[in-house]
Amino acid sequence: MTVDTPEQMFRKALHAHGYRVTPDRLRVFRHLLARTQPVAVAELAETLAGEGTHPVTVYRVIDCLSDLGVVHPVLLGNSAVGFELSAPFRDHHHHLRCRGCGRLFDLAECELDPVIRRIEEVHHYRVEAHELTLEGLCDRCAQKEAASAPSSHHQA
Amino acid sequence: MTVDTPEQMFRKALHAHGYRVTPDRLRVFRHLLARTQPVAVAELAETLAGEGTHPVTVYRVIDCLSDLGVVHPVLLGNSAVGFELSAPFRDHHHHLRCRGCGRLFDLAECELDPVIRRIEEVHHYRVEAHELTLEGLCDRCAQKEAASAPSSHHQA
DNA sequence: GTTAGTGCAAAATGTTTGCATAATG
DNA sequence: CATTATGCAAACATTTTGCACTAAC
Repeated sequence: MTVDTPEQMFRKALHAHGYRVTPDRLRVFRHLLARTQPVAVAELAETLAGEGTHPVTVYRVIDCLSDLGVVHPVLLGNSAVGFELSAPFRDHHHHLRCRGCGRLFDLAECELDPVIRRIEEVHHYRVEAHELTLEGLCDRCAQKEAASAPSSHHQA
Repeated sequence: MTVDTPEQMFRKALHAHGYRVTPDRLRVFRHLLARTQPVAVAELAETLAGEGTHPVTVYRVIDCLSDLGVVHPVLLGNSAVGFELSAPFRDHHHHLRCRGCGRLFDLAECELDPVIRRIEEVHHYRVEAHELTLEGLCDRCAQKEAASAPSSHHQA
């Protein structure tokens, strides 16, 4: 057997939950697949309006994808929320939000499994997903700040 | 010297940033201090309206507190955002959101420092704060689900 | 053919802004 | 007393809803 493409997996996920495969849902999915950054729904609605998807439909499709677990919410800079694809549609990753330039960086590595397994044991929780967001300075902004300020303090 | 009370620290933080100490700001701060869970601004506005703080003022006060770093945003269940006090007004902690009952649990322990230090080294980032949210089942809901479903799969 | 999804218009909700008044430092 | 914060009203943006129509299965 060959591996399913993301879109095939998406179609199966829709079927599995009794949702129908529609052009609008595919369009939203493909758009998210092509994006590297999380999108606010309002922005997504505005963008896709140009491609023929009604804004109201975008809201409904995002609800659908949330229900499927195909997307998950992420805190954007201004305490707004955006959405991005979840695993396995998108590699599991975390974020660093830079206080300097405001950009959101992806962190590919994730070494939280031992930490999470410990939490599960201590609390008898079952952890199915997790999200880590770091706030601080990206490499470039950290350099700038180091150049202007002589000494700096650390706190994580 | 004695240790400042949270409110004294808050007053100093206001001063330090050129903000004035006002009854409304104190009221919002005290309310947050008394709460155990993050609040959506709209809910906070509604609640404090009963205590004489105008809703519009609540929005402005939250902006102020965000600017000070006294509060930070947290993703609530329905992909809405809430705010809660940051350290040192509130002990550093993380959250587990339960898929079963929808409640948000605090996780007192945090063993992320080594993980974060590694990320800082690899990327040359400077990490100043971090937030971890787990999604899964609380102990009670995990038991219920274990009772109804024979075998279960794990994924973090 | 049955049921679910979409478009539209409109309502409900949430948030921001401009300006006059009140209060802080 | 100079400046910032608040209240109010209104603008603005965002999200939800009801219903007729269309499309998926």
